[in-house]
Amino acid sequence: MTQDAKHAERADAAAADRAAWLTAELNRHLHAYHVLDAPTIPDAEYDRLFIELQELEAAHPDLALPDSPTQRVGAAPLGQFDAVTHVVPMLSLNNGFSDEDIDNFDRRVREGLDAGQVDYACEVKFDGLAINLRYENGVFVQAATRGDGYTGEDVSANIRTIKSIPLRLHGEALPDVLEVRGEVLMFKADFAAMNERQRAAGQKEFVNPRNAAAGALRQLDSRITAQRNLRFFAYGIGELTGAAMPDQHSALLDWYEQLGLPVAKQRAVVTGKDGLLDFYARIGKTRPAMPYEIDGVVYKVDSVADQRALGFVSRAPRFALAHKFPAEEALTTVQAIEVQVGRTGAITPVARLVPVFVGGVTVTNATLHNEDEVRRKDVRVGDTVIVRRAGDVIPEVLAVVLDKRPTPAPAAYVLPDTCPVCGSHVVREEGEAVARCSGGLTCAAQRKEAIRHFAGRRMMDIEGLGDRYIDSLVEANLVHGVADLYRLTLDDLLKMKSDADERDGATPETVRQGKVATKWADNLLEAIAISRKPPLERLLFGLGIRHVGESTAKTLADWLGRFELIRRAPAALLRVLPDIGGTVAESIADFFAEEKNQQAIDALLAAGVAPQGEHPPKAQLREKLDEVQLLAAIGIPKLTEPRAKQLLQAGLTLEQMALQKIFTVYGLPATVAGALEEWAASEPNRTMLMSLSALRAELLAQLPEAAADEGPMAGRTFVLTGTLPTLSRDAAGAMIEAAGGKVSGSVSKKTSYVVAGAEAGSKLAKAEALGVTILDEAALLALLGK
DNA sequence: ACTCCTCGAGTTCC
DNA sequence: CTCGAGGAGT
Repeated sequence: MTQDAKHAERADAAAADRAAWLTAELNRHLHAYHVLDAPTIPDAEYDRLFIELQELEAAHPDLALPDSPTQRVGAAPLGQFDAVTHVVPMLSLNNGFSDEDIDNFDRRVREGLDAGQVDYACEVKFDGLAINLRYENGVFVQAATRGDGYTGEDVSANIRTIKSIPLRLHGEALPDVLEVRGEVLMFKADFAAMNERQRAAGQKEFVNPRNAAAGALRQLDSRITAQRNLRFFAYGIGELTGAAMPDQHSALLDWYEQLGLPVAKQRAVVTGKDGLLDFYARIGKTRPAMPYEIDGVVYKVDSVADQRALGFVSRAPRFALAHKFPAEEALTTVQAIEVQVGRTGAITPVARLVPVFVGGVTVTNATLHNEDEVRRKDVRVGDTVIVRRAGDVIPEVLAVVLDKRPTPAPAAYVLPDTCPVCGSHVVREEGEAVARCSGGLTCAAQRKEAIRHFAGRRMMDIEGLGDRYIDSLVEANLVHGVADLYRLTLDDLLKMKSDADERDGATPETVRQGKVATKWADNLLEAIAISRKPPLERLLFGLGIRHVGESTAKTLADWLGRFELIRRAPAALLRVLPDIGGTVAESIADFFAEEKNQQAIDALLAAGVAPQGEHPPKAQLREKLDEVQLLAAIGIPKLTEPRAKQLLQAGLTLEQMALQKIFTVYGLPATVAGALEEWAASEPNRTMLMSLSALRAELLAQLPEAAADEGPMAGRTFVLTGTLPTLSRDAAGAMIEAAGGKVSGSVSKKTSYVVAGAEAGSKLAKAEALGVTILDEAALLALLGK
């Protein structure tokens, strides 16, 4: 090595040392300033060191450390945010409002743990945005929004600009992976200052700190985020590997502080219900003086082992509760009460209000839900009402201020008895809360809603087909039903758009820009063309069958596999599928039996709409096709399952039943036989029975042969009981079936395993009595090799 | 028969 | 987000 090279190497080594020292030093000051609130050096000195580091890194780009504070100034804009799947889902909390709610929470916790008194970790509930920070070996690698709890967006570049978030955790022996959960928010003072700047620059002001923080976090250009002064507080944990989980939640927060993470100071460990209420009262008093907005406090069972024991109900933990402050209320006046017509014809009264600022937004409309609700609250046009944002989102009319009712008093509100859109009668079924327009698809409002539903993101996902265009297409008589969408031409769309623009008083520019309109129409046609190949369940959901949402549509698609079969299935067959009972089954069968719907579906298929992912019926359908079950599922009066069994064992088949008129010979009591004869006297009933029998045979022929013999769990039977900590019943069942195992409802000698969660009942006791192996969720996952 | 839970439907504002 | 209704478990 030459002298020069040696010299250069020494210089590089010195530069590297200096960069490392500067990084550590600057991070120390950042932490002292932003987390501990105790500045250690003057700002000017900080800036000097910062610039030195910046210059050093500019000269030697390879020296930049992953936790260098120069990473925080923001990076060039992103095209979009990447999706991030949360390893541990980010769940929401149950809410409590009254002392009674808190009492119930504490009682349930004590009952669940079989304990006399429970210690709780209490903290404030920030009004911000939940974020997951991922650290690998102590280095910040990724930040993601909550999203729907299972999948969020990667906002790492924006989060990096938050100075109170350490890019490297403090201390030794750091976990391999640590996911810190917490809240990103904006201080009230920073919000006010920012709006001041926005105003001065003639730009849009934000309505509240939460929206401002959300806006800053969603910036594709993180250099803008860097100017917004966001803050972060840690309060929870996601994935953790390579380190032990602390025994208490309070200890976790202490650990976070040692790691250099910001944790809110207002926290305490209290005992029992009285401790919770004390904490709530104390925080309520200091709330106005806090630098940030909070909307309540959060209680968590302090012991982590107890938290695990309590587990989860659906999407919320049983061991935690958010105790919300009362929602802000405001007074305003009812200008009018109008009604809306929904997709199912539901007539919903809506109060048009004099705009009022409440709970951080301006409210102009509030739903009155239904006739009974209006009557109960006695809301009348001209009334002064108290409004609030229920659950912080949906405006609600709390009550009428009767003292302020004008004189003479306006008339009590009466729901119209004809549909305001189509004039059909409004009917209200016995025992139902909603009134409905009887016009069905002849009602323009329902047609529009049906099309809007069909085109929606979770159904056929036709991008660019918004409300405005649906209105225009229906009003221009171009589209009467969903099938018409597939017959639209470029000319149709262009004509419709120019009419619509004219009607809406569009500016001359838009009218002149024929090219823009053509592009829009091309895109829409393209989107419609793409939607010709929807997954089967999406098509089913999109049809808008009453009681068939995302989940039921999936059940139908999974079990029966082919659209043709689903269309023809009688209610009795649908009824044997999981989560489908009499009402839902009838609703589906009635929909497909309706002449108009038949035509609409045929038109869709003729237009080239072809459901994707069709497959043979699910193998497990074989058991469901048991004749006894099917016969009982028809719901013939007095024909219970044992009686059905009796009939079939006596040698009667479904086909014979359709022809048979005398049932006394099968040894049934006279009343049952009589009811049967009466039922079988009806021609439609017999026809239904014939088609049920035929379809059953067809399905059996299509079933895959003995698929259950495959997979590691083949031949083993599982029973699920209680609530598992993270998996839903269905998810666990699906995993077992995917591995070739069978899930059954009741425990017997033949049961291989019982999977028990929290609050397991008699099944667990029976399993213990029979000596069946009992698994918890972790053991199940281990067994399945997950 | 009763209770708990999930799903569907409707709604507001940015 | 909330409500009601349907479904399933006890």
